[in-house]
Amino acid sequence: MRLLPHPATEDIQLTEVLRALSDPVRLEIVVRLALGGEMTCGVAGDDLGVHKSTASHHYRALREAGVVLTKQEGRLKYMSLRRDDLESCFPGLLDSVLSAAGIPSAAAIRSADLQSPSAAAIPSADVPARR
Amino acid sequence: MRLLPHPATEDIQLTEVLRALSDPVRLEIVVRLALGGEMTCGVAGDDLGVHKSTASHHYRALREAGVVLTKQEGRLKYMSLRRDDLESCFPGLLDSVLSAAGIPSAAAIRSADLQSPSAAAIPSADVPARR
DNA sequence: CGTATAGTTGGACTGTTGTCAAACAATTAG
DNA sequence: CTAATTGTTTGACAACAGTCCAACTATACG
Repeated sequence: MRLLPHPATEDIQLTEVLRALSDPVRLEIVVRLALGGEMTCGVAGDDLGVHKSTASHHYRALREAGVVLTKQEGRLKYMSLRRDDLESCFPGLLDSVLSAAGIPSAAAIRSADLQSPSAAAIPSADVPARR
Repeated sequence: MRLLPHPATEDIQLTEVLRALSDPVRLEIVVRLALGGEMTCGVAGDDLGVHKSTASHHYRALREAGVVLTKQEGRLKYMSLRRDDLESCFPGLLDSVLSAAGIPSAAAIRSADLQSPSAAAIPSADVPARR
């Protein structure tokens, strides 16, 4: 399992995070990650209406802004929101964005996320079997 | 006193607000408005390190995104944050951005703002005499 | 009226962004 | 080894963004 290069928590810049979240495609990816927890790029980018290479650029933008964490496992790459890092840098920001993006209760989802696999909202978004 | 064209509250788009806030110059303007309340473009754009026409473009970007409200009075234009509109569209978002931008307590400032002129933080940022 | 003030507009320039397509790389499965 | 799968990289391209400068508009002041 390899971790891709990411900015350190203290290097995450507010304007870059806002910039990353200001694209509809990227925001949708972030919403999916918020709802479904860790998932592969393939799942996160399914049916986004853009070419897979475009989606790949968006993954990188999100990673370089410090919004998501990406780790490679075999031939799959798993993305997850850097919730705690973002919360420590910009308290409340991610939750308010997610809630503004239509997620019922960001806090509730987060706690549910930690308790059980949950995934009820998205078809194949459960934490994959890891083979 | 004339009001410039603005998007209606219900037409404010999350991604456009995030986009507007993702530029350092615009974010600085927003921070000034948050600290100083309503102020002229001249005051809001003082010492930003960009040409006045550049600042003017940023004013427009903020206005068109629904972040600020601009009204003309004589030859001056007064800008103010659309706090209530943003709060009703995206609860908590502006406050978390402002607090992430280094404003001590966004909520405290807002309430102080409503009680007294309170310009303590910025030199000439008090609500102007309106002549 | 003429001049100063406050801000906008348009052009030009440079750099960035979002997109697709095609080729590529890395891993896994047969 | 060969095929398929997963995602990245590169190139091309059009659109957009941020900036400055110069000219302009509109209001107010003398």
